[in-house]
Amino acid sequence: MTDISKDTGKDLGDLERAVMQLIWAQGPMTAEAVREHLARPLKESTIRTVLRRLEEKDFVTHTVDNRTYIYQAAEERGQVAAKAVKRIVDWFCNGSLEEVLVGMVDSKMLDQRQLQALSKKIEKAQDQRREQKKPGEKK
Amino acid sequence: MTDISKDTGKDLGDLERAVMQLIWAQGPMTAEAVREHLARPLKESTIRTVLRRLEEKDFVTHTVDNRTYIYQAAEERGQVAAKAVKRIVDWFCNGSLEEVLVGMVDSKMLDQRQLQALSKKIEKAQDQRREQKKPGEKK
DNA sequence: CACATATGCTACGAATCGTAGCAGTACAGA
DNA sequence: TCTGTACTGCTACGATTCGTAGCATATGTG
Repeated sequence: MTDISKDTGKDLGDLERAVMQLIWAQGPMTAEAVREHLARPLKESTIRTVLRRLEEKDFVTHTVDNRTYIYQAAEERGQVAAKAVKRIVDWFCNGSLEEVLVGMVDSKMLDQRQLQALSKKIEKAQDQRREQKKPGEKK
Repeated sequence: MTDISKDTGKDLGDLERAVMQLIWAQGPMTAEAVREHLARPLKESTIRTVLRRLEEKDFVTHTVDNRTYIYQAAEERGQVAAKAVKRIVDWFCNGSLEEVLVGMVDSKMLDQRQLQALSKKIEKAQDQRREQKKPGEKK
């Protein structure tokens, strides 16, 4: 069961998520660098285990630089979040993102003002993508 | 850690989610009814345990009808999904729903057409809420 | 060759979840 | 009143995930 999670990404624990945030924020980094930037004092081996698991889950990849692993995010933060959101939307609302957004308004997580700004930005993003798609006449 | 989850809702397992889908679809139901509607053949006690856990997690509530528990969803599906989505958005994107939506477009989970329809529906939902808010002159 | 550095492998305890057994309680009928 | 039947409450157990970490191993350097 839950084969869907195979496609849309697995869940992350708190530490795993914290590490991902770091990598997304700082860019490629070594295990040591991750450890130094984390709030909690953790052993190297702990960090390594987490990084290895993150790699197994395809959240990061690594390159080797002079015997040292350098980890980097496999996907951008927005993409990962998007996948996670899609999974939720699929599971709970049969893929109706609209239902979710309306739900957010209903439960006051999002107010009309924000929604309006959002839909405008969406359109703008849309336009950008359109230009990007057919750079035929512009510029 | 993860105190945020206290606010934004816990995760559900596959069975738990399946049961919630059922209840959302069918309305209030007894444990027996849930069992009959599920695909897998499960023991009554299994269903009961799941329902009890769902109640602990505040996903359902129950009323007693002539010695029989009747379970019903504590929140609408859209609301629950919205909370789950908000949690993701907060965790990964510092609350920027926009970043997530753009990510969905980028990773082609959502295309321009859908996005456009979505923003229109959002506006419509907005209007509906506005009427609902100030039912001053309408009707 | 020994040391320092960095990695690979293994483990363990807590929490969650699917799954279920079993005991207790209360109404219905003999 | 006694007993069966229908429900519920409590407890448990194995698998999986995750945080946390120890320990063995390999390799470049002096």
